[in-house]
Amino acid sequence: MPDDQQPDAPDSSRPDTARADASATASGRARTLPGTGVPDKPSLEGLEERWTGSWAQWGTYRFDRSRPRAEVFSIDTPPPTVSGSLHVGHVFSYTQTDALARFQRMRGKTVFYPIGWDDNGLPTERRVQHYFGVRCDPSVSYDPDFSPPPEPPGTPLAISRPNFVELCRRLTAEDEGVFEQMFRRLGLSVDWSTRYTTVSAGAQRASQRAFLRLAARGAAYRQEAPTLWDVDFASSVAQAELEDREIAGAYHRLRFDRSDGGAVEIETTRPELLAACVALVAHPDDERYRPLVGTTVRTPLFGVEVPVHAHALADPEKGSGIAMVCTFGDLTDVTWWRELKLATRTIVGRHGRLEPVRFGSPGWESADAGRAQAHYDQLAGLTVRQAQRRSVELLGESGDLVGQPRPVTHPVKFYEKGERPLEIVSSRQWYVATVALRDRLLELGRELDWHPGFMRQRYESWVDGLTGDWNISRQRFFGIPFPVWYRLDAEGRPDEDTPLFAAERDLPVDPSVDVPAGYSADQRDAPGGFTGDPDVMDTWATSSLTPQIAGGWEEDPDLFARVFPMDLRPQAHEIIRTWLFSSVVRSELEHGCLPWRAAAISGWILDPDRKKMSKSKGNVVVPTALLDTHGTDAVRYWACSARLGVDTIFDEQQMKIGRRLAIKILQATKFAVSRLEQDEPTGDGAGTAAAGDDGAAGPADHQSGGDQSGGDVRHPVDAAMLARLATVVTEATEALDAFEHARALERTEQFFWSFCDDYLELVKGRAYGMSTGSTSARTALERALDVMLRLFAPFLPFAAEEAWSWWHDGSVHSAAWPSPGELEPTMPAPPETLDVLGEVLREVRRAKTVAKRSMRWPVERVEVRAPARVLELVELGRADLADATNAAVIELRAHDGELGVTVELGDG
RNA sequence: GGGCGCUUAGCUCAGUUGGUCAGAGCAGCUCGCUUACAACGAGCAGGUCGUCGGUUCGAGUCCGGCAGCGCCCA
Repeated sequence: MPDDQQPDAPDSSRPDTARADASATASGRARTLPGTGVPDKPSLEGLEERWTGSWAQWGTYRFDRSRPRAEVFSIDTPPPTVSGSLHVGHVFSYTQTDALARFQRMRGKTVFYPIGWDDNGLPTERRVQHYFGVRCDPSVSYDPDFSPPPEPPGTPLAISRPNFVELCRRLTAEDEGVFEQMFRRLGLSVDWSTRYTTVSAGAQRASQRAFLRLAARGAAYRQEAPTLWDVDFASSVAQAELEDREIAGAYHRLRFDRSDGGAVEIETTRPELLAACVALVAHPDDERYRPLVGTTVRTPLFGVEVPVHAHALADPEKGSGIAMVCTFGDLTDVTWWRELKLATRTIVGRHGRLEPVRFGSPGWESADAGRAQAHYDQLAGLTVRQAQRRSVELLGESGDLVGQPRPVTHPVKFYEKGERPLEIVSSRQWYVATVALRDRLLELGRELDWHPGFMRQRYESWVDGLTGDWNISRQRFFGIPFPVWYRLDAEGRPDEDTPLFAAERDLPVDPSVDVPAGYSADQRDAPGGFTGDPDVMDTWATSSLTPQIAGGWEEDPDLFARVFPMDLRPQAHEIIRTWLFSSVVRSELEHGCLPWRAAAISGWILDPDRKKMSKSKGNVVVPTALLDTHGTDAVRYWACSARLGVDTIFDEQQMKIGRRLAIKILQATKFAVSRLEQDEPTGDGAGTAAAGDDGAAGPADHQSGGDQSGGDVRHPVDAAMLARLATVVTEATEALDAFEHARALERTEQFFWSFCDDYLELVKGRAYGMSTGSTSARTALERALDVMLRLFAPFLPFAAEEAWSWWHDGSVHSAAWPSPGELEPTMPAPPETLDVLGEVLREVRRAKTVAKRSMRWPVERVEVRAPARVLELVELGRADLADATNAAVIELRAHDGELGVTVELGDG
């Protein structure tokens, strides 16, 4: 976002925590081997600082907006909720995405990889309240000189909405700094010059513009309706924000009088809502109650006449089989109320207390209004809980409570961030039409390329289960306001039905500050004047537009055309019903298409008890300590080892393995590159044994891919190794194309270890020497490492970059992704050669280990028995084998059967 | 209640279209300072692939039932 743009400078302010090596040069580089760029003692310490700085300086990850759409890979990065806890789950999923981004970049795409911060919404408000000890009171007027108390006071300080929003912005700015530092340290290759926040002016314009367009088409509308309501937050919440929790309650059996003089008993867990009862319902097939349907009964305590209806949703098995419908006890009540066109008698207010009502007035008719009022007056003003207790007492006294309450545990709807069961109140909210889109949304869900594929089920079951349109209004303070005002009539009553909308060119607007066209500021809240819409948008109403916000929708059409629809939406699975779903809705409504081609759904990090890590559970692992202990590459290795969509148990052991791998990469490269130097033209005649060996295998720039295929590889063992590596390149490429980063890493790693354990040991002797075979070995080593570093680069960017820098200019992350073509052998060499040689090598090692000898211990004689076809392969590496095992004689004996090896150790 | 996923060595996990697929790493045990690597390396041992049944010449691999765990939805 232009308005958030910041200079992208290398972070030089951070103290260098790298080892204080007395020999370190001014640039922070350690002492190197003579005549080479290879450090004497390669180390992971300090790599993060060094390379993070260089990448920023070089602009390695900058998006090139001059490239056409076909050469762009665009990512709809999840903006983390900055006021939430920063934990190892972030590291996990963001690293997986980064690996894909780096792969695409190396494949030649320019990667649009923006970063955003979600500072909208309740989490921020809540954190500000706790952090500063304040609460927002819209009736307080703005204090320009306000500063928060140094210590949070015991009772929260009421402050104005603008002051509150200022504090929100101040705190989120701090939080964003913490996230940015961590993400940079993690080596995320995001383009730090394209960052946005969900409360920025750009995001506000996008949200308000999108809203205005929906409203103009009627796809967004305002309606008075029963609304899920959190009494503590005093705000409505959406279906997507619900969760069921099992809580303890009790069935209360209540007696209703029938008009024929008899009685009917119902069971309810919410006797406090009796005054809000508007009907009874039984299942149409339920013989017990069929005679009652169509008649009326009279409520206990209040003597209100209510009808008895039949409805399929009534469960004959539940309680007495006939239910009391209240406005509103739960979502089923809403359904009954709507479908059976029942009366409305709401009693629960927005703060969760029973509101006063007047029995005998219209809508509250009673057979005995005085008695009803006397009862109700004992409930009015009480909380729902208190009212329940009192109601039970009253029902007991009147004799309408049958038996004792029967304890049950039942699922109750909660706001996912809330602490008390939701109430349903009638209120006026803005809605986005989603239900009418259901079929199209399902179609889009099938169009999207899901990784893993089964995650689509979550989307489908959510879309299938939509019960109503999407409520996007929230009665909160820190969020994006609706660009809407209402006219006030002569009595000061708002005209809710014909809102005044802002013009797109004026966005963003804040209706509590800005004035609608044709009005002046002094008409605010005055009769005949106007009033601003007091609500803000649901956080998802903004987050659902991240592709549009980051892509410069309507503000930078050139950019937008190059990045939208995006290539990838990475995200976690629990927000499929919110973020993914709402993004699809918005894109469909605005653009008529999916917002991205593919979705990569990451799993969760579980603690050792297989519980999801979350702040509330107190089992969160903070990533900074992990990065300190193991290093970034090690932590990234752990993250990249897990497949998409798979919940993974947090395991620090994996990081140790990753660290070992990173060190090994440095060590192996050090060996290869320092051998390489022997081929440098030094004028000592070293190259005489290798005619035409003029050092062409020296520093080479692979920006345009390998162009030196097989130049000096003339030894079959070397050629076989490169042939095997070519298949690894193919596999890794296919895996990454299919978003299978873990497989790509695993294949590469597996090859690398066998390369180190077997190949390196086999050719070590040759690599040290000065012969044609030596040049071949050194060339093959160089070429293999050159390819492997590029294969590792997406996963272990720091170690790969460090090792790469020893004999390349430029970043490995700008280098071309390897292709099997650049490893095309110049001579035929069966790839199985290495497997066979490795097998023999292991047999000799085993013999030495069993004899408790060192690996250098001399061997008198090795006898290899195998079919002739296999022996041919052994023959290819016979000299290397002798060298690596320190064997005097290697005999090959043809033999039909398994490979057999006999080892006779020397005397030492 | 409907759906999805998982169940492979003590632990964490690989095992693409059924045919050396019974694997890796860690932990354990035994060795070894070898000029890339001792914050390392080499080697050993470890599982009737949850369970029952089916398809097949052949099943961790496909199908069905069951059990346990986790999640999504109602």
